[in-house]
Amino acid sequence: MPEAQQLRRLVSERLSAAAEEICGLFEKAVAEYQEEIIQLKQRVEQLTVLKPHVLLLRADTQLEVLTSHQQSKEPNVEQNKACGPQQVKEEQVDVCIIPNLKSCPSEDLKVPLSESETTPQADFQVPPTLSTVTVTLSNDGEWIESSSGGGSRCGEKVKPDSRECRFCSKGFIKYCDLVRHMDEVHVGKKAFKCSQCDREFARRDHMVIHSRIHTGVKPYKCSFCGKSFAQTSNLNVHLRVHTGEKPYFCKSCGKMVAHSYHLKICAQTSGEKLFRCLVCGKKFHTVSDLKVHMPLHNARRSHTIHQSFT
DNA sequence: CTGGGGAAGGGGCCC
DNA sequence: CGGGCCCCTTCCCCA
Repeated sequence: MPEAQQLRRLVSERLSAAAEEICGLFEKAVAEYQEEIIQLKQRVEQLTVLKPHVLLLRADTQLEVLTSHQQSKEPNVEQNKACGPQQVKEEQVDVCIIPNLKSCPSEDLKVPLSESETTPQADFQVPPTLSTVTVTLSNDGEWIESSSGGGSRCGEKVKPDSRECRFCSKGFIKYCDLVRHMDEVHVGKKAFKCSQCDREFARRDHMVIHSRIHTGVKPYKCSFCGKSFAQTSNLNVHLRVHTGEKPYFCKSCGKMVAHSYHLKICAQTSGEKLFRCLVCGKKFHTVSDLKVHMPLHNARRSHTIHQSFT
């Protein structure tokens, strides 16, 4: 079977060439990352030596940042490189959020400092003194830095660990005590509220991620195409575009897909139609299909149509 | 229908 | 043990 042998040899050569290319790219990437790590370590070392204490203020809201606490756990090396040696990843800052909006009437967005929110003058590497550095976000969206001896919120010094319930104003020493209090006393209510859109969250870290909608911060950058993402998981899914990975197998159609949700949609479309229009009785595989259909009954849609399970 | 991105929420793990 | 971060899942939307 000369043809088969030739084909085998051809496939082997192609695979070897592809593997060689991938390994080369991988080694190059590793070398770049190692170089970045060395630079980041130097920055962290500088920051650790200085131990500056930074207080962030937006309007009358105070965020506290202990830059000495910053560690190099950066998902986006390139971004920080572009920002200069003083910049650190958004979530690395140790931010104290007071979820009680009663005590802070302005309800300004409380988000960690990020590169897009800092002025070039907000230099945390070399603070004026080792005392408190105050950064205020003005009404026009600019961070203003000052180096007063102590920060203040609404005219008073706030303890970094203080937590207060949004609903009953009860104070707590620790964040977890507040969260537990919300679970036990205000069941169904959430401790953290986005001041930009009033959306509520049970977890602070979820609110931080949510706040990126308003700030436009996207700390996670694709190393292939440079596209940025607000969530690491979304970046991970995006990477499948470049790697060609399709980790989900659909039993219904026998195809591999990159998105788990498509698995469900595919199963729905190949299965029973579960969504029925109550006006005309027509059935659809997905709620999306039903939504597309609904404008047909536009005149009476507002009170006569709704999806239902059959 | 498929591919892809945005966003929310939960769980696990590490410091 | 608490808090933060990472990862995964899920849902929605759009091209």
